[in-house]
Amino acid sequence: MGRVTGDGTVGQALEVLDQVAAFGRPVRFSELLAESAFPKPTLYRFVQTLTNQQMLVFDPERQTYSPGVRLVRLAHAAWEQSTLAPIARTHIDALSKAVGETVHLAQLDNAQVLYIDKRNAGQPVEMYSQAGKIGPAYCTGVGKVMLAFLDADIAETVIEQQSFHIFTPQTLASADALRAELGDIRQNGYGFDREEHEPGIICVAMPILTEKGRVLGALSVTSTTGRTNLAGLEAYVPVLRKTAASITRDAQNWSFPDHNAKETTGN
Amino acid sequence: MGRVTGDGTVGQALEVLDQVAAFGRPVRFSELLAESAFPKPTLYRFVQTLTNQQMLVFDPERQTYSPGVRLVRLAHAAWEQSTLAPIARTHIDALSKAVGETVHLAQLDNAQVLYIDKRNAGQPVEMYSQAGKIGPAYCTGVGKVMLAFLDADIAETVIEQQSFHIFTPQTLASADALRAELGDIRQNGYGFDREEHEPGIICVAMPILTEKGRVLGALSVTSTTGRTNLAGLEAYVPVLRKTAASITRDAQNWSFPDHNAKETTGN
DNA sequence: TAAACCAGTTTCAATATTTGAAACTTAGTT
DNA sequence: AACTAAGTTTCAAATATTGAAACTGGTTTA
Repeated sequence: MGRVTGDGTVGQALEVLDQVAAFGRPVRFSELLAESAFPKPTLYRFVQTLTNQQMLVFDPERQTYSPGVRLVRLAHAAWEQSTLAPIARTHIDALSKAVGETVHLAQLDNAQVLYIDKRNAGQPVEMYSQAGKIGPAYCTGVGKVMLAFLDADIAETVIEQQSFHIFTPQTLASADALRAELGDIRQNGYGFDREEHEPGIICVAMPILTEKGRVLGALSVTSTTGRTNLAGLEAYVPVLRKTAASITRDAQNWSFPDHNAKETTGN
Repeated sequence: MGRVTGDGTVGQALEVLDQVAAFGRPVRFSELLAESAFPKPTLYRFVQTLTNQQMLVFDPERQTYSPGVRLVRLAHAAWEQSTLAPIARTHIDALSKAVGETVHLAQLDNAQVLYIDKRNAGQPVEMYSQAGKIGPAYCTGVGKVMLAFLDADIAETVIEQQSFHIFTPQTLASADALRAELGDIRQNGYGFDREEHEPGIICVAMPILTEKGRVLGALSVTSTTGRTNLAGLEAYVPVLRKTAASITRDAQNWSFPDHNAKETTGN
């Protein structure tokens, strides 16, 4: 019974929910079935149950399922209570105003970067457009900076889970290349994205650590090669450092759950 | 049939998840137990399972549970696929720029208003990130405007679920007062919030309907009595109407799931 | 110091739920 | 009319869930 899922019926139902979400578009039952490990009636019942529970919505016209609105409601609570966002809010407002560029706040979720909040340069804030979005850890500024300050053994586990898909000519293509880069980042205390994920897009990133050095999240200032260059971004390092320190201070007596604990469960 | 929950083990686990989210703060096991209908070991296992699944996070220091990050990830998919937000995005950007005031986009979720998106115009952000936040239907501009254009029988069901809690001297305090107001809104095609929810806060709201007249959501422009008055807000009605019409047009061949269908399930 | 107390955790037989092969129902082809 | 594919239902067998009771470990009370 080598299954990784565990957690009985509930775990399996949530696996189905993830699968639907992963499609990124409304999906037919048969499409799910084709990819699913579950037999037809089992999958069918899970999908029914999740739909009843509003975790999925069914479009009767197109006969498709999508993630349901109940999730949006629940996520708001998660965002407010279990992420850095509420603490960091005022600080990244100030940072965004100071630098006049797009600012990101991210945390590590499993082996991926989860964008928690964002400020768009100039214009009014376009919330949730990025919040909740996930990205690769090995080729984004925030991702690498968080990896660099993780405990060595945990970092190694995460590194092994990276896909090393090559997005641009600059993308780090191997675990070794990444390990070398992480060493540099540890030395400097901050890192860059040198068009590794998208051509023309560059950023400086700064980790947010507790006083004991545990990784809480990361900040970044993003721009384009058209507007500036790495040296230009490096000029933001002092403000970034100050902002990260402020968030650390505010997070201090907030006692965060450890998203990257050594043991998954005591049990 | 009698049970509202239904849906076996999965439904029960999700009930627990909702309960944790409803607390709005990290919560102890014993606090949950006190409010829960489940016996101790049963609740205990649900909480364990949900934590393993990252639907909850456990803070070992404070021994508390909060909604987990996995929800934020899932919600992003829900927001992108099952709400008006992606379609409305560019239109509310434009609206926000045109009116220079805070703009809200909302949908109806059960008997509540679910804020889907928001633009904070001009000034320092007061109340941040409304996306995912819920509010009462009977005393908000967007809520009343959506109720007004619901099918009569569905509207009645929703009205019966309102709490009619009195927030301000202007709050509509009864179903009858609300029904009268909804009549007016149907006549005008739009509605106001006359400091019914918060003193000093007023808004104009416009429903977003399909061509057949089904309610998709609502838009509003919010301001304060210090800055303007109802007559001032009414001046935005033409832009609002135009924006709503644009969203309707774009939503046309998008074929939305009906969040307020007559039948809950065929079964 | 012992005794009572409380929050959280584990046990285990009784019980209810879930499981999935197979059969069935539509609806759309050929 | 026969064939096909997608979705739905059935039902006995297999399994997971249930919860009273008992246990742990820590804190307060007598």
